[in-house]
Amino acid sequence: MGKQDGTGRHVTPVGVDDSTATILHVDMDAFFASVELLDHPELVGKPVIVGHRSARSIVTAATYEARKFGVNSALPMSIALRRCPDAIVLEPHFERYTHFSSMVMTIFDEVTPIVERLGIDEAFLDVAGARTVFGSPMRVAELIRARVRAETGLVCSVGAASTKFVAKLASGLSKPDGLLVVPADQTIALLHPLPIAKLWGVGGKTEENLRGRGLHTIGDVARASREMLLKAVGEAGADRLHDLAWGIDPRPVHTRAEEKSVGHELTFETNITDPAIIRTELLRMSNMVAVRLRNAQLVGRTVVLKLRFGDFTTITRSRTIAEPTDLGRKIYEEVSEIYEALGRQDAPIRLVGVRAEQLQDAATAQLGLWDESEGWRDAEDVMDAASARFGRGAVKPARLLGHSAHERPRLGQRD
DNA sequence: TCTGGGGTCCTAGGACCC
DNA sequence: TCTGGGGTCCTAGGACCC
Repeated sequence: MGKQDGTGRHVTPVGVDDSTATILHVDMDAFFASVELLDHPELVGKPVIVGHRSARSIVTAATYEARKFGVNSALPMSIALRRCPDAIVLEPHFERYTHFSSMVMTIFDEVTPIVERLGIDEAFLDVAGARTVFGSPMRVAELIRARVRAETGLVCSVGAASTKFVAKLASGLSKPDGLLVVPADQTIALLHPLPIAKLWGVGGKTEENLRGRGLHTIGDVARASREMLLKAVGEAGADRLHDLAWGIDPRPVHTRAEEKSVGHELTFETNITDPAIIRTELLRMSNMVAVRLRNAQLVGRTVVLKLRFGDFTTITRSRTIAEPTDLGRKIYEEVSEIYEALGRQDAPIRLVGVRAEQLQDAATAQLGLWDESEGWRDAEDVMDAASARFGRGAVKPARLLGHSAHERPRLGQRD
């Protein structure tokens, strides 16, 4: 386990047994800000903030020099500039970040086929099978760090452990530019003294809640009664927190998660009271959602309208439709009807959003092969649907249904 | 100090069915 | 003729994560 070095971060002592630490968590350091510095080398070593300079914007990323002033991601820009008036503010360039993200993800893919992306700048890697080719987990981690630095000019930190949660924790503790290996038998000793906020899923509200019940460290959570945790965070949360506090995290590294919803939202520069502007924005977003659905060959069955009013209260209203859709016109029809039915056209609106949920594979939904409640339809129904669409006799059952169960469209594989 | 935009997961209540 | 229990679906809101 880690000892602290001169800067307070944890480092891996030489000779640690890394044989059980086969899950790596790789996290780019100050990713967006670091990419910007590649394009502005003269700013290296200065407090740099990435984000828009507008009134309601927030900090997207900050260099470590800016973080010394208490400037972190998601901080309102107005506060950030008050805390660090000399900060240099750069506009974000998401295409650049996507480009560098692909480069580092490719490096990961070349080390192991079992890579789980988490957003744009993080990934879990299962490197148990990489041993014979690349060596022990620590060797693999060092290789990745060297390659990322050499091929992109960016710096990352790596945590290695026997579970995802501890690996992610370890990468965070080792930042910046660090590597921390946590052998399975040292997990509890690392975990229990740490504050509860380090537990995955404990944010500001839950932290307050647990502290109010006298729980301050992960060890406190580990020793807490189930009844107390149940009251504090509900059934699912109680089990999860208790397990995590004992280093138990059975989630495997899985390569690809299916998208469950797609949406867009926009915060206006100033609150809007003109319903015509709201409708225009709803139409634009409906189309954006529809384009993404079509590109992914998905259709949505539930349409959600989101509004945030001037006082920051936020509501969502949803409607499930009979025919799943990928059409902007249809999505707009639904959200605008919901909007009109609300009867709050006079209220100042800060944010509008449109989302499609209950996504299904477009091809199967179109033929009606799959039904959420019925499951896969039988052959007769399938033939009826196919005949209606392609003409009688045009489609043979064997071709329509695919070759075997595992080749069925992906919705059938959900569990 | 005043809160982005992309998401996921969980809870809880009511409708409805058996 | 007064009411059980399980299961699923739908909706709304909230917490959390990157």
